[in-house]
Amino acid sequence: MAYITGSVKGTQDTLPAESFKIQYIESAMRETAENFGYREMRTPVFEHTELFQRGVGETTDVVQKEMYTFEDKGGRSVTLRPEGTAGAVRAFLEHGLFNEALPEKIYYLTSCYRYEKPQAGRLREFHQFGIECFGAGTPAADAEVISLAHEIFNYLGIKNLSLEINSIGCPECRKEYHRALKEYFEGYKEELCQTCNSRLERNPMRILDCKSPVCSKIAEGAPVILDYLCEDCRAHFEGVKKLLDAMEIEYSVNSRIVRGLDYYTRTVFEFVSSEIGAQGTVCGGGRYDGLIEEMGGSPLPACGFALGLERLLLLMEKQQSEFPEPKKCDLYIASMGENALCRAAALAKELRSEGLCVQFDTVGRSLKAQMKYADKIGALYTVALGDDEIESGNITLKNMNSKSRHEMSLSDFADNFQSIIIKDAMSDFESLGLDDIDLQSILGGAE
RNA sequence: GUGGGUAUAGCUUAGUUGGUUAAAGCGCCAGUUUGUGGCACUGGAGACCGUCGGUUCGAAUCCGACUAUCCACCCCA
Repeated sequence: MAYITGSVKGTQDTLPAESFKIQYIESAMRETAENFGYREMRTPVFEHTELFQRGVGETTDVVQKEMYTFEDKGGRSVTLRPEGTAGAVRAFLEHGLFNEALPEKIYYLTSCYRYEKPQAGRLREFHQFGIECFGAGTPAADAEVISLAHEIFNYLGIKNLSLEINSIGCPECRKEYHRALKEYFEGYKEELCQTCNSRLERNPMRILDCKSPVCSKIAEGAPVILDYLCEDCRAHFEGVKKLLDAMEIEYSVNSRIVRGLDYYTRTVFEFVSSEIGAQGTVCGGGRYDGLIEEMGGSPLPACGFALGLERLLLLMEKQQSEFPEPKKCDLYIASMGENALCRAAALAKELRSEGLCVQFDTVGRSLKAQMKYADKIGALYTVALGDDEIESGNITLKNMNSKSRHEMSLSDFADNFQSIIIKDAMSDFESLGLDDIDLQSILGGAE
């Protein structure tokens, strides 16, 4: 490691050999979201710090200890976004999108930043795909949002993901519940772990989520939020479940699901995997009916989710999912000599304009080395170009997989490469023993 | 922020109770008679053994600190 520095802690490079996987995941998300009528929104990586303080919630861990906050040269306090919703809401309000036909359905695919200690499935720079549905307050919106996530996992062929849902009610019924919870846990104050004791004051609902065997045992007997929901919240939750049933989306109600961001109301849900370590929540979301008003807009219901790309990729690799092979080199032109190189460059230019991937030597290697390179990059076809070919006007096209070679004139080749490879793919030259096939007839037949 | 594991070429690792020029496989580059890849063979480049300090005649090896990384807690996607 004599290099001046490595990457920053908690960051990751996506190398060329791997990038096609994440591209595939992203395209699955874009395509699915667009089928649901969502459109992309892009917002800046950094925002005024107070946006997140207000939006995410002053008391949350994310805001209190995980934000990348700094002062810019103009003395503004800015923060790298720790999540996507706050910025989306800001842009929604700032550009008056509430005046457009509602619901406004947007998605984003962006990097997020949290100063945390890295571990499996957790990075300081990570990427989220998220959707927000602004202006829809019925259970149908919650169910649609959930089914969109469900559809993405389906598209990607992901197995063993469990959907867990809960309702944490509106601020009204939650108040009642908090009181009951506190009362219950006060009775076990001596036995609860240290962190849970501190949670007792700050956010008693978090105790339900504690992994310590003692606490979780105690939590088993705790009051359940669902018993405290007001009439409206209860009806809403029932509505969501009914719709999920109708769409045949499997779920389990888990009254311990509590989300760590302050803005959630009513429906909350997570898609959880047990295959990628402790950070098993691949996707989390819910309803946040109070957020838009909190940020200064008129009251407007909304819901959405965020999905962690790195966690999803981790899971897919664990499950040995198939990723479509990235496009390989269609043709490699091996050249010898200056004249041939010029000819190769011109030919490559011409064929590339037809949408083909064409490469030639740019490091001055021997013919043999060029062939070796063509093999390594997985070129489908190669053609050698030297003084002989230029003089005679004839070249030999080689299929790298079948090893079959076909002679033809350079001009026919340049004009018809696409049809030649289509023809070649359709009829198996090898098995037909047609190594000396008359290419002119193929060219004619391919027109 | 708190624990625990790990740190040797681009990658995966070996390195005997401390003992000279730190080893292998893969990968990379080049050759094996001059213009055709995969196989085989030959050769080559590439490591201040994470960093700094200590013990010692002598440290990749023992000790300490730091850093990085992995895993877990907290919390979240």
